[in-house]
Amino acid sequence: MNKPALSRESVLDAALALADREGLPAVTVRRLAGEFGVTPMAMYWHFANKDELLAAMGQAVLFELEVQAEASFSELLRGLVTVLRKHPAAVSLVPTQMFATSQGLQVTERALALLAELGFSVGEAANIARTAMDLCVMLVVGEPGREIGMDECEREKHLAGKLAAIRGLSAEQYPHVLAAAEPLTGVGDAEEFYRSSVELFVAGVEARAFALR
Amino acid sequence: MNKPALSRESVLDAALALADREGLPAVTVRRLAGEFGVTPMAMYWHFANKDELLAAMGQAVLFELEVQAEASFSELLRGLVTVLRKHPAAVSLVPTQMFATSQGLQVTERALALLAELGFSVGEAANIARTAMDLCVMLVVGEPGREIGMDECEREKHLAGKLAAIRGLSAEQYPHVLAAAEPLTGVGDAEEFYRSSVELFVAGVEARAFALR
DNA sequence: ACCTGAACACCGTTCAAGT
DNA sequence: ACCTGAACACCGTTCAAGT
Repeated sequence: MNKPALSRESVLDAALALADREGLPAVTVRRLAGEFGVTPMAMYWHFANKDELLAAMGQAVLFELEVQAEASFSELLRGLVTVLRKHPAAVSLVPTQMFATSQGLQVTERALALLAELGFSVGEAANIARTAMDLCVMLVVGEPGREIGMDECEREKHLAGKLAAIRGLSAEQYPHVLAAAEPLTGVGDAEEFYRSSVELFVAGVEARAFALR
Repeated sequence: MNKPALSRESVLDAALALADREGLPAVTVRRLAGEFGVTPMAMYWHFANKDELLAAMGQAVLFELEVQAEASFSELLRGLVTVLRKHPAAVSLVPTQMFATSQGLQVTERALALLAELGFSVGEAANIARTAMDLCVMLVVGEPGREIGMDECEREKHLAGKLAAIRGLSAEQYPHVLAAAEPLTGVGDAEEFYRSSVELFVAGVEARAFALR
């Protein structure tokens, strides 16, 4: 439990780590101050207020993103997903910071360029690019069976409860839901889940582009 | 400002209305109690705690959903979107309540049935159905230019600021972003945005199903 | 069955003051 | 430049008590 010096960067690191450990609601001005052995008000030298802290956390997540100039659409999205998955609890802070960070602007730029090549209008391309990036966020935030802020044991109980609830359903009314109980409550292979979800979206984009001709 | 009697239902209505007016963070046990001219602790008779209140709000949103037995995949998603848009501020509470409500189970059941008909395995269908429903949530939550909890004037300023920020970007580095400044910051026609986003996803599902043969 | 009162341990934030 | 201290207006929640 070594305490690095208080600075914008060290606070941001601590905030992301805390979020990943105990969930975003655990990220509190007072709590962070406590971790640094410092008064809550010390934070207000480094951040105007908590909103600025949260915004900076969203930007910090995006900071690790590397956008290849020649990346394909699915490479772009997979790269984004990979970065987002490193800080699952902070991912919900990312969408608002997309245009506030050079990495976010770079993915957007590349995505728009690819969509223009495919023949989409500026407006269509903008909508698709936005939706694509929000999709990545959503996949990570909503990854089945990855509710954060609980330890392994607690999570298992929670998951077992959800499974049991579905198992108790009427087989006449919800046959498919019952048959899909496990894959609905927990994701089997996370890599496969992300890969195929991204591919599905890209397939839609390509099908739509083809229909434009 | 008439005060209906305090009850689970009336509290829920007030909570949804308050969320839509001022945003989800404004929904507070004490604030709601105040609206009913009652002590904060009175709430704890009707709800075990705030989490239960929020869960019930998510279910209440889903409550208005009507699932046609013969609905197509895109009809299903459009129906969901339509219901979600009625309470934009509470939409983020919906995903966890999908299997806790008969309406949520019905959309899921119908979606899984359609996906099975298209030839997807149980696991694939489950992933796609989940993603589809999360997509609907995400479209509403992330609708460009619809930041909630601010009045018309405030929203306009906020939007103008975002536009100005993009306009200040380097034209060499981000030509496509600059060209798409308006459609990226605000959605032109909301109906068109939702319709085409859903169609895009469905196109992906169909393209993928076709590839399975 | 339904609500109140007092109390507790938390929040974010301001403002003046210290070094 | 960077942090503290005291204070304010908020949170959710418990627990015993009232009607």
